[in-house]
Amino acid sequence: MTDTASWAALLRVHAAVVPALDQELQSRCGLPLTWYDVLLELSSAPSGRLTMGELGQVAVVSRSRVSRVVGELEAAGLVERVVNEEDRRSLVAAITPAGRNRLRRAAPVYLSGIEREFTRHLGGDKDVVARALERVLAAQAGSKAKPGPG
Amino acid sequence: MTDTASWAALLRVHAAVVPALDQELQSRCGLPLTWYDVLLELSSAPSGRLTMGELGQVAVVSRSRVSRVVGELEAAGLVERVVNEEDRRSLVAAITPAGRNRLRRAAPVYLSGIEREFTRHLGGDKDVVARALERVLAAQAGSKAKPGPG
DNA sequence: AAAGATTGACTAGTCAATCTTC
DNA sequence: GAAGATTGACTAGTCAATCTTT
Repeated sequence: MTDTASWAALLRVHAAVVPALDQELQSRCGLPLTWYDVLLELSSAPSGRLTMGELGQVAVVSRSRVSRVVGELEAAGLVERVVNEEDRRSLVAAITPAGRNRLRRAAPVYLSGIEREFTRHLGGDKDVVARALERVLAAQAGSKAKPGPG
Repeated sequence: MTDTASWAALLRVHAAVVPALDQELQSRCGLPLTWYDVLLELSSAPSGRLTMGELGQVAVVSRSRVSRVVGELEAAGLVERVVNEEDRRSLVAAITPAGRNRLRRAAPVYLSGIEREFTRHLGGDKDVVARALERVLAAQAGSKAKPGPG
């Protein structure tokens, strides 16, 4: 087991599984993974709304991509975008009932895809893997917030 | 720990770490991650040469992308592309001395980046994570090779 | 003048059509 | 006619310039 085996495996798993799930979601639910990502974050936010900036923080899709994706979702009637009355510089994206519906229909497809293509094969190591990867994220977040003495 | 925590964490780690390593490699060595990927596979092949198809199999970068990347590498003098005498339909890409040199200079930068951004945080779970992710890959490869009875 | 957000222009990556060899 | 590979046309994603509000 070399030093980079875990990293190489992560890259390959991502390259193999993401396109598979994306295609399945798209063909069976008419929903690309980026839409799912954004709708899920909105639906799990209290009252189903977040500013574009907040959405960029929590979603996997990058901040720079969020404007485009929300634009697409708005055109599809799954999200509404309104000015934030607390700070009129910013906009809040709010999931619509149609958006919640679409997400609800897509969820089982995505979840079972994740299980079939990924989680199932982790077996008893699932939680160890999750916690280990979350430590990587915590370190990233920390180094961004405060690039202090390394 | 939900059922999808490990998957969500993998997506986020990828989204955070890949751009960081790519930028570092590019700014310090003038080498995008895709170039590194291809050069590494060629350099570790016996005699430093693979057909384009083989390269598409082993590299992380997709088969459809390989032609473009090898074209760029050839223009930069890091790879040569010659017809395969055993089967004149196919081309073999061969890493040049300049390519090996560039890879040799980039390797420590990439390896230390992986350690700093990723492996370090896995701690004692490093090998468990590697083996778990490799099981996912093995399953993928299997289901592609023979999509038989599930 | 700084923060939030969008948009036009650019780069990376994919897909289908094509070309050559088997 | 199928396999290996490239390429033009398209889609996804990024970056810098811009606009509005604070």
